Amino acid sequence: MALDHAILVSLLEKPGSGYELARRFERSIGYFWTATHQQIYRVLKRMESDGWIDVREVPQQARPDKKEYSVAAPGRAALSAWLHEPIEPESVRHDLAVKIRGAAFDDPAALIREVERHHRAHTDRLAHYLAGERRDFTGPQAPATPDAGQELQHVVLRGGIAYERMTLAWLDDVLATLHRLAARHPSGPER
Amino acid sequence: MALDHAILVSLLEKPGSGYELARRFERSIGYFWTATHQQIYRVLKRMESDGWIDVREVPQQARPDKKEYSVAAPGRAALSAWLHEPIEPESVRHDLAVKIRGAAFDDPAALIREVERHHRAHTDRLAHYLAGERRDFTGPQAPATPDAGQELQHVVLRGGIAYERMTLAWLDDVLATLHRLAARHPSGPER
DNA sequence: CTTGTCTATGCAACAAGTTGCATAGAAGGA
DNA sequence: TCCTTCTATGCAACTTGTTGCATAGACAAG
Repeated sequence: MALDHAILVSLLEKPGSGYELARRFERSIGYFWTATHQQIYRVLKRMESDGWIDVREVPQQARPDKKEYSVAAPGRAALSAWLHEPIEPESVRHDLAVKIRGAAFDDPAALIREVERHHRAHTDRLAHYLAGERRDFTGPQAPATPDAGQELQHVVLRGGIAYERMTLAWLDDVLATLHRLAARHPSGPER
Repeated sequence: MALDHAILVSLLEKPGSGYELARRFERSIGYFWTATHQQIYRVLKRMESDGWIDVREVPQQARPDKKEYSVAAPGRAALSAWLHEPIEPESVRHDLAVKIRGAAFDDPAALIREVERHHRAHTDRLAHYLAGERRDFTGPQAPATPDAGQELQHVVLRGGIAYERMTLAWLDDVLATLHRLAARHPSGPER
């Protein structure tokens, strides 16, 4: 279960509250791991009762108080143990591919708008990643000599960028295929 | 829940038993959706009791009898309804990326073997996909004028191939980064 | 002045996925 | 002969992930 470990890594990079973690998962961490705030609060609670993380109540004015979590020694040990054990290469779950193969039994042309929508979403993500890369790694504000942590964050971000570019190229391929099929059978399903 | 729909698509492409479906999920369908046999049997049972699929007992000699499932009209209608409603762009869960960012708090060099292992696994997958592509789409045995179903299966397979190639290139990038960091700090963690 | 958004945390119920185990006959190798 | 593998189906327990809802003060827009 890697959500625990993703949270530990994020807290090591910078301590924070459940709410802040949820926002990181929407942004920077979101390009390799997703989690909702309910999941995060539940895991934080469990890790706290297991002594993996420490809590500090932080009173705030003009907004609710928060609990700031940071990694304790046992949490760090657990993360280290996980880092040293092998994991399975990730398995994919791609709904859109199911839809594309399913379109053979429906109307391929009806999928065009859906694929275009995904294309736009991935274009936006790519732009977001590239902006983050310029801000943190390649722009004028970036550190001249990045440390190991920054190098590793950058290589993960490059992975996200490569993924989005690959996906956009593939979606172009999918759209071309769907247009070809729509031209072949002007309307209606195949079989 | 797209496992239902993935199974329906597979059964429309060719009726089969739970066991056969499990094998398809290990092979061709596996590059965009994974499922274990337990999951598949459970879903088949539910879809049968909902009238989405029909069963036919097939006696066999020299091996256990099997239940062959095929899609019934309500199942086809359910699939069609799903095909026409929009879905969210997929969310990623990449354990290896968590490990890479976590390596900043451990020993980056210790990750090299793990990344190499993943590289080999993805090389194997790519070879497997390419063999499938030659066999079904680009080789001498391939149909001269593929129908819509084959065109769509091919474009999904091209997506799998593109994904593996992208991943291999990224893993090379990761390895180069880890070697650079290992050379910088000959041994031990960063912080 | 009401509605909506942002910060902040959390419960409860449900759906989906994982892991371990069980059965059982046939075929093939040590 | 025993052990393993392949075909074939399934239960039970457990862990994860999702969805809906609840609370609550501050602030901004209409």
